[in-house]
Amino acid sequence: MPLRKEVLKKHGLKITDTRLEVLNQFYAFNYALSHQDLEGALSQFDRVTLYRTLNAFESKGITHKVLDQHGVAKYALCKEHCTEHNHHDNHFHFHCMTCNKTFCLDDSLKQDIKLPQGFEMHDVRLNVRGVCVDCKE
Amino acid sequence: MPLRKEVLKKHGLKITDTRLEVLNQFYAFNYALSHQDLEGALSQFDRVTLYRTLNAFESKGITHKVLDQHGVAKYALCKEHCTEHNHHDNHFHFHCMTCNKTFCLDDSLKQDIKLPQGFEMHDVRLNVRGVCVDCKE
DNA sequence: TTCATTAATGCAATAGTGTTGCAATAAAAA
DNA sequence: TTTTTATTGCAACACTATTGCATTAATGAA
Repeated sequence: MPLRKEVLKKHGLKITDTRLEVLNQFYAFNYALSHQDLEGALSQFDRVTLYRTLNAFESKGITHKVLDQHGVAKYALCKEHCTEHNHHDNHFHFHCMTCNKTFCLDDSLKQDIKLPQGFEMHDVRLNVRGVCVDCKE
Repeated sequence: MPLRKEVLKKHGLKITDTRLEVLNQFYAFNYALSHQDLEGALSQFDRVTLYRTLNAFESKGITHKVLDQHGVAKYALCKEHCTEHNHHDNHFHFHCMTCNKTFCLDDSLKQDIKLPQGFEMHDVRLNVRGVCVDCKE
């Protein structure tokens, strides 16, 4: 559980109330948070500020973004040593079809992908849809 | 190149100008089409009608939907025998980071996915991002 | 072919997610 | 403490997508 201020400093962000509180949210949940999640929990901050905080965290390598099954952006803490110019979040994501939560999985891809002639791969995203343990009653 | 009217009949849809023209678009391109693509090509139809046509095609199993790298819905013809109650489009998709086109790949997943205890898998979606052959100049 | 039924269409309005511009404010450096 | 620079809040806007409803068109039966 790292000091919130240190996290911000390490990634070159100024220390502000918004950022500290948003960071707290990320440490408090084991699933990826959407803007809507944050807006609900932190109604004292403007919605635009929250969007900008999420963008700042992502571009500085504090969080990574994953689109859920409806195309909505969610963010989760990077586990590894991601920085502004080097994101490496190659793990899978799980989207619960019932509660709509998105979880990071530890698994990553071992299979080779065959592309058509001349196509160039940049990265691969694997998303599993299903029902999470809490929703499986 | 199946008869457009037969395709609609087979999937239990009434034959209308909109549907025939939209179907033509899908047969004319080798990449997935968005609502915006159709609106540009078929400006004689109302935008809501095009949305409803896309939804009808998807729910009847004529096309499948894939969200692109920005979360925007794109649709492509189902190659196999998809029906209203049985979609089986387990192939990968390729999203070009330059032209933003989405292509269906023939490849499908061979690897086992490890889920946390109690999680239940429904389906897996693998999306490759990169640069397509036309954009790689 | 015509009529009756049922579904599709067009238009207006609305919802949800996300961004931009700008003035006011706060954080960090000098 | 002052100066510099970045962040915040507000308003407005952009884009994707859906809903309600009256009108119109497609299909099946007479």
